[in-house]
Amino acid sequence: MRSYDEYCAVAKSLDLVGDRWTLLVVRELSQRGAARYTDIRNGLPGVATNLLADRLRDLEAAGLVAREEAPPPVATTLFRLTPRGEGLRPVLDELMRWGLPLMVEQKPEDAVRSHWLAGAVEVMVSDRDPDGDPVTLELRIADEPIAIAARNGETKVTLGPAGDPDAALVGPERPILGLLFGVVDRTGAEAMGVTLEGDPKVIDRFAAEAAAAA
Amino acid sequence: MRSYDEYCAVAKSLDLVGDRWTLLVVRELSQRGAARYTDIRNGLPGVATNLLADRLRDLEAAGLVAREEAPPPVATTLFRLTPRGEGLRPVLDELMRWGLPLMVEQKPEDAVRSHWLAGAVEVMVSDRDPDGDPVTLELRIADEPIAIAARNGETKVTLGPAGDPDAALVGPERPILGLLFGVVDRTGAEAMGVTLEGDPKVIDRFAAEAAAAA
DNA sequence: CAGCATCCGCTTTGATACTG
DNA sequence: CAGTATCAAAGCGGATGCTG
Repeated sequence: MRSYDEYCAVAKSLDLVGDRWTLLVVRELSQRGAARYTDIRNGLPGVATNLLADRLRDLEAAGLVAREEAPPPVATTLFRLTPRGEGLRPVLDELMRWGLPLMVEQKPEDAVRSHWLAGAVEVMVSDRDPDGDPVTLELRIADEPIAIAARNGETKVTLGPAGDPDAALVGPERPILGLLFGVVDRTGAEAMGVTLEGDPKVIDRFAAEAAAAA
Repeated sequence: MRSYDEYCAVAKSLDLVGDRWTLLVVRELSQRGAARYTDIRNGLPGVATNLLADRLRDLEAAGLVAREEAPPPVATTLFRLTPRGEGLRPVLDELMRWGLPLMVEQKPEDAVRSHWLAGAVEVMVSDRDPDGDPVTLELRIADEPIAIAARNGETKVTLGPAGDPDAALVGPERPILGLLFGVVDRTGAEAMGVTLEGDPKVIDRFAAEAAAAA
């Protein structure tokens, strides 16, 4: 991208990460840690393969991404954020927070990946009963389940199946997120195809009070 | 901009503000409040006028900017962020924080505006002596002076001349920022063309301890 | 198969000129 | 002042081909 040629911190940031796809590449690496080219590509449906190669080169030149040759058994190139690249996490978090209300709209052509949703869940849910027993909720959603655990007022969101969850939500992602974020109640979510397995009270442990989603 | 077509909060945010120039338009409105087309343009040197018109239209359509017809004596169109647009402030702040280390480099072709620098100063300085008497420092810099006031541990950064400042820094912006941000000391800044008027102790009141600027 | 590079048509951007 | 009009150049998207 052509530089803005402004002596301004925001403009200089955008000189480095303002290109199309660039911040999404950072999002992928931030979520995945070390990742292969092909995995990154899978997390960015629609990206032209030459563009991804370009962006990775640019990010490497800017010192935000490092490439390492993994020895066998991996035997391939791994891409990883440098500490400076990790520093973009707060930017991504704020962008995500700001964009959450936009997720009430889901276009038919929107691709879905569980690891994208995990970030949204992470910033939105909290343990509403810190004194309660530890519980685990599994979301069976998109391409991979998401496990949400509450324990002593702390929540932990992880990709992959939860071992022996207390409850599970199965169905389309939009009403499941809507239920967790408090924009729809349980009967409403069920009407939209969500099935609850296990203990219904677990939902209330996580569900936020109605967030003002535009 | 073409949509990323991802059901992801970050991608949906970028669908709205990821276009070239868009976030800088928001930066201008965030800093200035209501502004005329010409003023915005002046804060975005190098923007093509048709692009600015496009961006303002897009932002209006997205509900982030409102346009109001001001009655005489202004008698012109004013652009202003909506509350939803103001919500991008944390995103801009984090981008600015992340970009601050990049300002150790200033290209000869970089344009400079005081209101860009004011934001950087605002996130960087703090009152290091909350029990001290109120003091005011003026930066005579770029196109407009910047006033920094400390009082009871609070700092306030405003555009425009300070009334009767206790000290003033005059000279090129890079070493002045470097001095305030702690990447260069006073003799170093003076060697780079900075002149100090008034009480030298005022500088220490604001100057951060050496920030780890890359 | 993973990790690109090349080619080509299309869209977006930049620079300048012009207008109500 | 607040834009629109025009056009060349750059960037992007999609397909395909190459290389270890």
